[in-house]
Parts: sequence; structure tokens; C-alpha cells
Amino acid sequence: MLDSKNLKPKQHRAVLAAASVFAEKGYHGASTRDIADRMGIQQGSIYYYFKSKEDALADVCLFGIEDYVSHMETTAMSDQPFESKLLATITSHLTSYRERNEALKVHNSERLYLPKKKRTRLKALGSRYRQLLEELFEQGIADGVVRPTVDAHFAAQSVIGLCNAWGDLIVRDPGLDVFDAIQKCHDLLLNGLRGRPDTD
Amino acid sequence: MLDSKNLKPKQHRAVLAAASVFAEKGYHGASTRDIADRMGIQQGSIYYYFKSKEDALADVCLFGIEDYVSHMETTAMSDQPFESKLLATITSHLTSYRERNEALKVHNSERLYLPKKKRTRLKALGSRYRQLLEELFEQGIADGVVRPTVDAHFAAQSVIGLCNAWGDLIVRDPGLDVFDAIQKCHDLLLNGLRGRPDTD
DNA sequence: GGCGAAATCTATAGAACTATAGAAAAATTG
DNA sequence: CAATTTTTCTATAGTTCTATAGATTTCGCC
Repeated sequence: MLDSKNLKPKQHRAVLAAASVFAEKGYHGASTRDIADRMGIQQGSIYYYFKSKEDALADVCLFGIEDYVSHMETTAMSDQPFESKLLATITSHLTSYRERNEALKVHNSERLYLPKKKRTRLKALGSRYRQLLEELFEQGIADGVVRPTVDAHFAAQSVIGLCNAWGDLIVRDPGLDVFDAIQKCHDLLLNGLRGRPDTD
Repeated sequence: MLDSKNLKPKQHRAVLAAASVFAEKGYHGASTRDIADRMGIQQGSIYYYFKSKEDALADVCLFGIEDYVSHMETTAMSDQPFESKLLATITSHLTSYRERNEALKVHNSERLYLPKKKRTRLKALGSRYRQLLEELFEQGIADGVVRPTVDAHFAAQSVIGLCNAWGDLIVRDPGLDVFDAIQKCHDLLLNGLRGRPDTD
């Protein structure tokens, strides 16, 4: 398996090209020719970088989620209050969508087309991410910031879902103000639509 | 164009079969043979029901979103407080995912593969839905239930995103308790994680 | 039971796609 | 610059897919 930390520059370019094409056309809608075209090489030549089209998808997905999870690991370990950690999580999630060249989007929308074998690593990373998020909410409850009736598992899925939804919008509309979206997501999750009557 | 109100039973079955296959394999990953197999007919015979594979996708998407929007229209016109309307919206959204045989999921994840021409109707319906949702939030603000600082457009996108995320989970896990998810989404959106100190 | 319409079948043309093999070119190294 | 390694190219085998045409069967109805 490929470790995105050890990518040679050319392999890195190949993963980015594949990510971009998969993000635009979907895994099945994209052809190996499309990826080759994006790299400026011939169709057959991409098999120098990927053992198969399926492996290309696996590499893109792994690249998309890998250091994204380790970033979450750092946030979770840090010594900040709940609100700051939540904000950091959302920020990491949404900025990833813009910066990581659509690989995270590919991970989220196309990874299920991989056979189970090739999803093992991805699944572990995804579970780890969700677990850290759940622990974050449990911390929030323990600290008295989050209502004790909040279901941590539900909350984690919701945050992931909300961030992915905004991530898709961000990828589709390059003019969208990411930091505005981050702040509003943070505010909505913390306070809801009604909000606490803090300012009363 | 096809109007889902006027579907003959057999055409209806065809749309459901196509929806199911597209939801499972994606538009490009699914073949006309897959759809035919699901209906128990030969590959070439599906062209009796659809002019082309692309038209099949268009029909599925339209079926998926059509009365779903008109349901929202009814909710919006009704004479209920903001909270009830929000709950009705979420309920309609999430139960659609389970009942409409995955056509709504196909609409959400595959419609962008249609050429612009065939998306005109879908786009109009989607915009209408978002607009009704925005007006709902503006009503909430006017009624003093929703904080005036809430951005109605942002809120609408967020509700749609959150519901779609849970919809995907619902489709993927048939054992999931839909009404539990509905209540928790409603609560999270209204009160956020911190919640109002109602019960203090 | 026979007629017209609806539904399905068979067979296939034509296009696109994946993956491989071996040659060729480019880059790197001693 | 010669040897070696890395990268790319050409050509193609083999498969799969969409869509069509025309034959065939099933169905509703008088």
C-alpha cells in the first residue's frame, strides 16, 4: 500500500490528477484516458503509476483521508476547551476540501466502489475519526458545555455529514467564502437556530 | 418529459428498478443489463421503457424529487408554528429516503451527470425547495423563534445537507431508526449542542 | 378464436474501455 | 559518454457496453 508521506513528486502528481478526474466524473464515469490526458501522457502510461484503475481510486481515497485524520488526532490531544476543538475540527474538515484537490471528496463519494479488501485501511481511518469526534462530545458533556442528553454518536455523524455537505458546495463553487461557512457551521452546531439567550 | 403522476404501473416498476440499480452502483457503474436483470427482462427490452440510459437517469431523478417538493409546498402553506414546520420538513425528507426506493438518493448524488438541458426541471424544483426553506427561516425570525443573526440561505443549505447525510445513512442501514434520527436532527438544529437552558 | 396493440426477445453493429507487452526515449549515475 | 534506470510510447487483445432493427410472444377485447 501507498503511504502519502512517501510519495515521489511524480506519483504525487498522478494522484492529484486522478483525484481531480474522479471528483469531476466519478470513478466509473472517468476513464484511464481521462487521467492520462490530465497528466499529458498517453493512456497506457498511467499503468506505470497505478497497478489498475481500482488501485488509483484506492490511492486517491487514502491520500484524501490520511493526514486529515492525523490532524484530528492532534486536535483531540490538545488542551483546549470543547468549543475550540469543535471549531478546529470544522476548520480542518472544510479547508481540506479546498486544499486537498478534491481527494477527500472522492473518498467520501466513491470509496464504496472499492472492494472490501481495499477499504480496510480507509474504514479504520474513518472509524478512528468518528471515535475521536465522539470522545470530543463526551468531553463536552463532562465539561458541562454540551447537554447531557446529546447522543455522541448521533452528533458525530451529524457533524461529519454537515461538513461533507458544505465541502461539496465548496468544491463546486470556488468563490464560496470558506471561513464564513466554518463560522456559521460552528455557530449552528453550538447554538442551534434558536440559540441560547446569552445576550438577553 | 415524464410526469410521475401519470406513470403506468409497468413504467413505474421500470423507474423503481433503475432507481435501485443507480443507487447501488451509481449511474456510470450501472449497465442497462443490470436494470433489465432487476426487472427480469432482457437487456435490449429496457429501451421499451427508456429512450436511453441517460433518460432513465432523468426519469429517476424527477421521480425522486417531484412530489417531495410538492409536499414541502404543502407544509410551507400550512398554518403551523416554525418548529412544527421544521419538524415536518425533516420528517418528509428522511422518510422519503426510505420510502421512495432510493430515487431521491439518486437525484442527490447522480443528477450532475445529466447534461444541463435535462436538468432544467430538476434545477427548478431544487431551487423552489430551497426557496421555501429560506422563507421558512425568515418566518421563524419574524416570529421571534429564530435568532435574527441566522443566515436563511446558509441555514437552508445546512438543513438540506444534514438531511441528505442522514438519508444516505438510512438507505445504507435499513435497521436504522428513522424517527429517532428525525427527532435528533430537529433537536440539534433548533437547540444546538449546548441547548437553551429551558429546563433550568 | 381472432385482431390489434403492448411487451418482450434475439442478434448484432459499432464504440469505448482496461490492461499488457515490448520498443523507444529521457534521465541519472559512475 | 556508456551503462543503467526511469519514464513514456505504440499497438493491440479481449472485454463490455449502448442502442437499434426486426421477429416473436403476450394481452385485452369484440
